[in-house]
Amino acid sequence: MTDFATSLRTHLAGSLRASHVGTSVRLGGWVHRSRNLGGIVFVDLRDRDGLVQLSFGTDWASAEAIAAAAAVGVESVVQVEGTVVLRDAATRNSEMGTGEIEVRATAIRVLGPAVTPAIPVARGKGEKLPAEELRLRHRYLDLRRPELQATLVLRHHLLQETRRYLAERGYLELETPILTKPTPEGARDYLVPSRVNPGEFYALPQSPQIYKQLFMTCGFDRYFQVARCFRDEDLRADRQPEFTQIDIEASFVDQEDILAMAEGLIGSLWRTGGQDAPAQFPRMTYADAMERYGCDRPDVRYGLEIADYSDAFRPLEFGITQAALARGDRIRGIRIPGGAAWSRKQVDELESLAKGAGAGGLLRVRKADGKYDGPIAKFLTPEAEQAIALEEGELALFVAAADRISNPALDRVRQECAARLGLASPDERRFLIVTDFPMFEQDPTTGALGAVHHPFTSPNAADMAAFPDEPHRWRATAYDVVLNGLELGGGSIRTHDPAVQSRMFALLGIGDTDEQERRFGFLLEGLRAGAPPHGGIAFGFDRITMLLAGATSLRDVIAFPKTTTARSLFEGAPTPVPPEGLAELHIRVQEG
RNA sequence: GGGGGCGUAGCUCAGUUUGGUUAGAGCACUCGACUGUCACUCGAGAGGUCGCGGGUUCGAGCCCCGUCGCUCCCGCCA
Repeated sequence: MTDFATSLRTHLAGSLRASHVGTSVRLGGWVHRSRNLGGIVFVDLRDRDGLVQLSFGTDWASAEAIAAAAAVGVESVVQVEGTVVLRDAATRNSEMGTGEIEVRATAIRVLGPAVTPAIPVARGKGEKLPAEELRLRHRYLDLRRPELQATLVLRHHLLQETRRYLAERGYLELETPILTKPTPEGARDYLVPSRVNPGEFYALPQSPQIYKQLFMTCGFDRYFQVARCFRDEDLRADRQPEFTQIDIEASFVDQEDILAMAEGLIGSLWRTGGQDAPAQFPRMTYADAMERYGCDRPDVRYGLEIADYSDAFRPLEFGITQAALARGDRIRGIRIPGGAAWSRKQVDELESLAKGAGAGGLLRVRKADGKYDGPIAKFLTPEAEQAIALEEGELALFVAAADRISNPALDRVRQECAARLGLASPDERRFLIVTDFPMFEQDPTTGALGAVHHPFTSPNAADMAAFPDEPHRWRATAYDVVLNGLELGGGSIRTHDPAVQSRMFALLGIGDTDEQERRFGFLLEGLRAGAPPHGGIAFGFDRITMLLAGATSLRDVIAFPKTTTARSLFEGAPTPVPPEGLAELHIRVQEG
């Protein structure tokens, strides 16, 4: 147990217990709240460990000390001397960790007087938090709240566990540059001008991807880093412009080696956060996930799986489905137990969600009182009813479209239905590993290929051999770790053959070898110099912390976060710089 | 880039529906009373550019237009 005693104090205030009764203590901390009853003054003293009640009574404290205690303002920093005493049974406070005792204070010294706080640190029961804008503006006060302190302490423990787990397994914590090379693909880069190289710019890293692969070519074999990453894209509640990844790479591995390590790491982090996790996570292929859930990171806490009803519709004289089937599309849908009771309006709301996701509409039929009912019921033959096979009280919703359309639409509808029916238990944790992502995605209009994961991912060797001229059919050796429909992290086995890597660049539209060398030469050179097979994974550390802290915003697990316009309200960044500063960097700001 | 929500005292919010005298409450703050409270209690007081700008009107916190900030979502982003 750490001893927090220093020259100025003997104990942490929040750590005092009945076992300290009789001890003379000197404490330092913040005035959380005080109660002045006239002849006796109570002060709740706060530090990182919690609260303790100080009492200033005439029987043990001087009139000066009592007056000083009565006068000190909340959030002031004080140093206090006194004795730990057991409280009378009637005055114990079971809501405080220190509630069995109090400190009979004999002296108080104000070390850091505080102006009246702009936002309250101590809140009454049921009192709401101040507006987030004010919490960010006055972050020096907001971070004093025990809830945020507990979150940052948890973040610390998760970081330490990450380091312990990986270091114990031979992973070396290696650092990579913050000033790096701009990368035109992927997210927008944050650029940093170079003073000594006029007109040239560094970029802040979107991830240390290439550097960690170079570590592998150098033989460092197992690497990890708690890496700060930067992406200049629009923000969300779960997206900050700078964020932290647990970045991992290893050599002489295949997918299973990485996934076994990832399962172990995630499990130990969840246990650190006070929650259990299974030793192994179920696997699901990307194709299976898309077919059954319409989504590459399905929430498998509930069913409502998508099924293919094309065969049931094929014989029907029903224009919409006939047209879809004639185009080669499918009729896919989900069945919702209890959904037959939903009103027309409620189902219309589902349809508008589906339309928002790109579908033309939802075909609906339900079974109530033993009969099929709804707009398309009259087209259903007895054979079709038998094929669809609804149970009493079920509602079925279909999308007649290409999978590219029906997947996102049915995913959205499925999630909303689960929310309505309360199917996703907040206490349940269903980890999942999704494998066999496609290597490329094809732009529906131009037909151009883009990397689903990133250009350094190794294609599935069997697919390359089987369809050498059909790269859009290749799967990648890429995988994601998913929890309850949220992506925790993802990775891949990389291409370590420079010729294959060069071909991948060409397939992605960078066919010119000079351009390849200019943009990715430092990777290709490393691969040509003798590279081992390697692969890795990266986890979103902020999101993991958010989940384990029970927070709903990344801003609550980052000490000094940015707003949705990428501003820091506390320190006030970004900010204009004087013309001299710009001139030195050879930069001119354009108006408008 | 687009759409929604919010903006009234230091903080949390009423008041805006249907424009009308001097804009209210709780907490915090200041002063006073109180010897066992723990959201102490009680009394008194101070505290307002109703985000900002413009417009309509005899009159605007309230209606209209614009704008700024925060936030949620789409696009974007692995």
